Amino acid sequence: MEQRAARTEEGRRERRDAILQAAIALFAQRGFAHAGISDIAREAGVSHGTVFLYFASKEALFRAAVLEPLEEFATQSLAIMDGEASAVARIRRLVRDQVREMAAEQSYLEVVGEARARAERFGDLAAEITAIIYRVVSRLSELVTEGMEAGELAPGMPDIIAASYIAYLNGIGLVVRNSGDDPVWEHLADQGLRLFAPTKGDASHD
Amino acid sequence: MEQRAARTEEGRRERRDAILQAAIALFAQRGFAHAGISDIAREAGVSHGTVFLYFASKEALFRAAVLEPLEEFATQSLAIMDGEASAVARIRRLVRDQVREMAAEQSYLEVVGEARARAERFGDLAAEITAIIYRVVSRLSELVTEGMEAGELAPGMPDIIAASYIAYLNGIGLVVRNSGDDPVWEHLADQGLRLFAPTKGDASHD
Amino acid sequence: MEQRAARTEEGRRERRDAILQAAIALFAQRGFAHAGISDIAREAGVSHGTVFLYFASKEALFRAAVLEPLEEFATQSLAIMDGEASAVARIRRLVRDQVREMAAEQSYLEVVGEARARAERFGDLAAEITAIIYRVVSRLSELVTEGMEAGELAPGMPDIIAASYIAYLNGIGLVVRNSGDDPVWEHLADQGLRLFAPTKGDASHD
Amino acid sequence: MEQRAARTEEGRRERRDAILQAAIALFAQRGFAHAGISDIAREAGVSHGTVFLYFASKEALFRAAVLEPLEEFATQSLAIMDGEASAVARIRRLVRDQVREMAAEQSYLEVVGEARARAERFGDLAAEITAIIYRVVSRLSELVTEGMEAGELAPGMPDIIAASYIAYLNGIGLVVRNSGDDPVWEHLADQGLRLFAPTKGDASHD
DNA sequence: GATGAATGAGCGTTCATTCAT
DNA sequence: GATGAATGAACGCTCATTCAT
Repeated sequence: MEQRAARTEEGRRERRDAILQAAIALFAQRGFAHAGISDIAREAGVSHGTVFLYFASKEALFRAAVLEPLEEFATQSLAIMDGEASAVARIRRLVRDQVREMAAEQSYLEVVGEARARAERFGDLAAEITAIIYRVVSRLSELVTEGMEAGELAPGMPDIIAASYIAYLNGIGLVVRNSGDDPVWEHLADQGLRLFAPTKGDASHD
Repeated sequence: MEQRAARTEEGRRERRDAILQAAIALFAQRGFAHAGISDIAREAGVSHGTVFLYFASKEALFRAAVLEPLEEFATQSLAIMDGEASAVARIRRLVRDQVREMAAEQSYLEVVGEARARAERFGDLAAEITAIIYRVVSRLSELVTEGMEAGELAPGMPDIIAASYIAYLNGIGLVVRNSGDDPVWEHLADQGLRLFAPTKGDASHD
Repeated sequence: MEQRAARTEEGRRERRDAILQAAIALFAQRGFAHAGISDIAREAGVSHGTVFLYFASKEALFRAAVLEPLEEFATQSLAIMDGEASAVARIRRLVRDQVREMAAEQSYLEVVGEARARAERFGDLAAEITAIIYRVVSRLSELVTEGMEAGELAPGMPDIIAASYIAYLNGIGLVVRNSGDDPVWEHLADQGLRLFAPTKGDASHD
Repeated sequence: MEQRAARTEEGRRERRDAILQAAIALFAQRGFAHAGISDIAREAGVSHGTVFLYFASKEALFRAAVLEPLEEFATQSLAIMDGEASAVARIRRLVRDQVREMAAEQSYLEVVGEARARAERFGDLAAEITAIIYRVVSRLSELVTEGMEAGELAPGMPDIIAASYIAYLNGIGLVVRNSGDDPVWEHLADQGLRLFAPTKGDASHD
């Protein structure tokens, strides 16, 4: 019954985005299998037939829902790590930024989690996620090395440290569950920092 | 065509266990929705009808797959924390134990993850999981307080520390992905310990 | 592979009706449990999925298959009884009409029979049927009273007479079994009339 | 756990009977499809496996549940009709007997009804039932002829009259539904008699 | 002979996907 | 381009039947 929009290139993009956002929300809430294309369509304000005009299949939609935000997240993280401050300062910013993000976007995290976990089913997708994360971890590892060399971080194994931090980040969603506006995330960010063992104490809040 | 066994009480338990283990593996690998009862049955070496002899429904099977190991895990963790050593020594043991366990049982972790994430669908179950975990976190928080009072841990907020550790533990599965016999978990345990900020340095390996 | 039709309101009704007719035929022939949705769908010329587009569940389909014709039947019967002729003339018309109908729709009768018989399973439905029939029996009872007062019917107990007639009507299906075009039903109608004991003899065939 | 009984021939018969009675009750209550072998077994106090020691299949059990009482009923009816009283007196006794029986055994009637209705599924069985009933109807028809010749019944078509009576008998179950100890059945018997149009008025209650 | 654990065919229902409108 | 009616594969679950004990 609504047939405006999507006449222009921009209209198309808006519609595509609406579908993608609805998909992320529902995939997170109910998981891939239980999030119906019809539900997503309704949430996005289109008919379920329309979804297939924008995405070839449910799986393609899932892939887009996972990869597009992840790429943005990676880009942002890399930008922070490529900044100009001292290694430890950049790590601090990174941790704060990411922890806040994870605390806020628990649901998106779920979607990625599902994609990674079901490697058997979402084969390529899981590999692509791993590749993107690897780029971030890898850069983080360099930064840690840098920090150790500068004496800003206690000596240790950079790869392990980076990995442990990623593990921590991933678990954040589970402990902040619905805490709303509490600034718990700030304390959690401080805790995250401990994994890097900065030599000057925990004081952060730059 | 095979229908021996399970005439004895022990036979029953074995069969039930086989199904439960198969269920954990497949729920982890494919998620609740995509793990078919038939697949689970095949994996367990029984017919799909047999599964319903031991579990009333797929949901009941899922519930058992989640709760039974979790309860065992909680019991074990509480036992360690109620030990006689110093607070920090008990925390060390706990961390090593749990990290090793999580590294080994990545797939089980996935199952719990799904149950918690889809609270809308697995309502009661998610609440029960939270309750069990709460018992552990709560006790851990006390132990941390004790450690701080004894000067074995740097001062801080016990609840936050306990929560951050749980978050970390939860993410472990994602970073060890099938690494098999590597003793990476030992390094990860050391990292986990950092979240508690023990005052005497990282050396653990009791 | 066929998917025309039903774009219009009328198309919808036709399709719905085709399914309903197929359902009545098969429910009668095989009973609720053994009439598969797929069989009904095939008989109606649609895929089994389509059935669920028109009826929420097998039970809903059964309910509609029972109640819709029954309501029509009741309406028609009440119209005859509210006519202007003498009481006995109206009863005659009613009996002829209903006996003919029952002789023709034996299979529909089976469906109602099953619904009434399995009250434990089709609780509400059985009650609704009883209510509809009660409306008819009740009106018939009044009409019988009227006929007795006018001396057109031998004296007796109106309720019992009405009930006995309903019992008779219900059994019709069993004795005409597929006799096709025989005018047996006319003789059976005359027999039915005897239950009312009209004072002027059996001659009917108005 | 109970393994007594059935050691003797008599034990066998008792067990067989218990199963048969339970089967009739449940087939009537829930229909062939929904009456589970296990329910019947439980009701009869045996294990479901045992049912198959006495009846080759569910269908065989159903057949026995239908035919055995029916044969007894036919035998009894024929005995009444072969009695020594006048034709009309014998008809009166028959009607009273059968109406009382039907009012009491509504549930058994259901089972026969199902068997007859689903001729497609219970092919032979439906035919056998028809044959048994035919013997009764046929004899009744002779009796009616006899009554007419003796001037005890108004002239008419004996076959139609007999058939209409059977139809009536069959519907009885539906109108007495759970009325318990009311003597409604006596009035219904009087009504049934009207189908035969006895020349001396309705007074029955011999 | 009696039991009940095990089996697997069969069915109701959901939902991604197609395509006529 | 957008819609939603139609399709049919897939899956959870039930239950008659078998057979080792």
